[in-house]
Amino acid sequence: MGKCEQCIVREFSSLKALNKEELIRIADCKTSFTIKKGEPIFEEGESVNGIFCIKDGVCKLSKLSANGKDQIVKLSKPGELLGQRSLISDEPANLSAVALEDMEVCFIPKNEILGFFNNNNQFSMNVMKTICGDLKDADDHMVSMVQKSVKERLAETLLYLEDTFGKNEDGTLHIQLSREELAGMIGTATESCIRLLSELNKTGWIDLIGKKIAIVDRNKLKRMAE
Amino acid sequence: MGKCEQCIVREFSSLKALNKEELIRIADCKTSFTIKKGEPIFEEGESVNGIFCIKDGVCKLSKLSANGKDQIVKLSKPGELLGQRSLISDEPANLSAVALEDMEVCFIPKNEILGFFNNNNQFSMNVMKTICGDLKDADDHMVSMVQKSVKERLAETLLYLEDTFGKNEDGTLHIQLSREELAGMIGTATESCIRLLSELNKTGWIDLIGKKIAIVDRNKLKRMAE
DNA sequence: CTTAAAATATGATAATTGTCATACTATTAG
DNA sequence: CTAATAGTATGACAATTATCATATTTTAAG
Repeated sequence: MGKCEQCIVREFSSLKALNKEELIRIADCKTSFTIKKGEPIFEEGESVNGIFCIKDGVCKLSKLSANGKDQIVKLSKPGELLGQRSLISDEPANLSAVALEDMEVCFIPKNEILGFFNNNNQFSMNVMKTICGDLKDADDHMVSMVQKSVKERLAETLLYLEDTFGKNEDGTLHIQLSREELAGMIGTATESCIRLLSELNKTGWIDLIGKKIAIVDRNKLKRMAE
Repeated sequence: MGKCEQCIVREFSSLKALNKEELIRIADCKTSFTIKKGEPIFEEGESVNGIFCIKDGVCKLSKLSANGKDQIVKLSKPGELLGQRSLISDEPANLSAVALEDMEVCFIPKNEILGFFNNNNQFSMNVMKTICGDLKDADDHMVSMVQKSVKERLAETLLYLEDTFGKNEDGTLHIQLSREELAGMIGTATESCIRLLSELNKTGWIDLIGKKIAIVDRNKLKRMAE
């Protein structure tokens, strides 16, 4: 079992407020997991009973809509915590978390975290700020999704993916999403997503290299996303 | 200046965790406002420097989208607090708050609230839970907005309005929204909203009495909203 | 290596929704 | 009371997007 003191990703999350003693305590009670690409960390409706800290890999947080489509609400990357909202609200998970690549995550039980809430004010404040940030993002995201066309949302999403997860040497997006998942992010039918991608490919603003996508003309995409 | 101790709406917000002494303190530093229908409480981008407690009346929280349309994100009613997120994130308001009817609100300055965060754990926890609830609602709302058709969103919204704000003796929705505002809630063009309303009127599922709307067949609407 | 299954791609078509024009109605200012 | 203005309503049309059908390509399984 690794020591949390030496874990770098901790520095990027609310956990950075924990002191040496507290870190030793969670190192002692945490459990580490390896999650294979495509596997769930937890599912919508499940009781989580703790929080997950992402050590490596990216996952999607999604929700099944009434018509059976999987809407991706957010992507989470190393350093981020999962399950904070459920823990505070004392409710089952509202979203499913599924690995988009092989992942390493640590699980810290609920009781331990609740202890920190009571004793470490800075930690509470960090968690609050994170959730407030998520709320702002969610509101902003909602307005974009509702008011923009599918084409604008696609452009916006491609730029977001490059900015957030970077690109490979060949210029393709580092994060690997299927066309169906990309459609799930922008909230459209898979066929529509594919169609718009080939359109962007023809105009030369992006490059389709097999299943991979490379952004060629950032500025054109930016203007398109408005 | 009214005494917060005797204010009933306080019981419905995070402020219910405050003790007698704390209530006297905010009664002393709070300011009360009357806001006329159509007037803003604060605007997107403005620094708020405190929180507003809604004593009476309903307001809309909205955000201007890139294409210049006003997307309504949430409606708030008596007992709810406004500006909590901005205060915690220490950021300007992300949304505009505009009165939908004549309102009475109290303003409590930032410093006072920050003091409670440090000294009253239950209060902090209440605020956190409220924000977590808002985050869940925002995620759920986003999925509905993206995955449902305009017609489904309209049905859903009408039911929400009746459930949340009640109806008058003649059966019309108590809350008064213009067609443009209703369109802003469901994220569509005003004309589309009007067209669907008259369609529902013709099928007899709702009644249009002047500008007012009455739900006639809840079940049909419910099935429509899916 | 071969076959089955899944993912990607494209066409045809229908349904949904937005936009612009215009008419009607209610509200407000003078 | 009357005119002006804002809000509501409807038609015509265009643009967007979903759906279904069907290739084509890639991946996985035997």
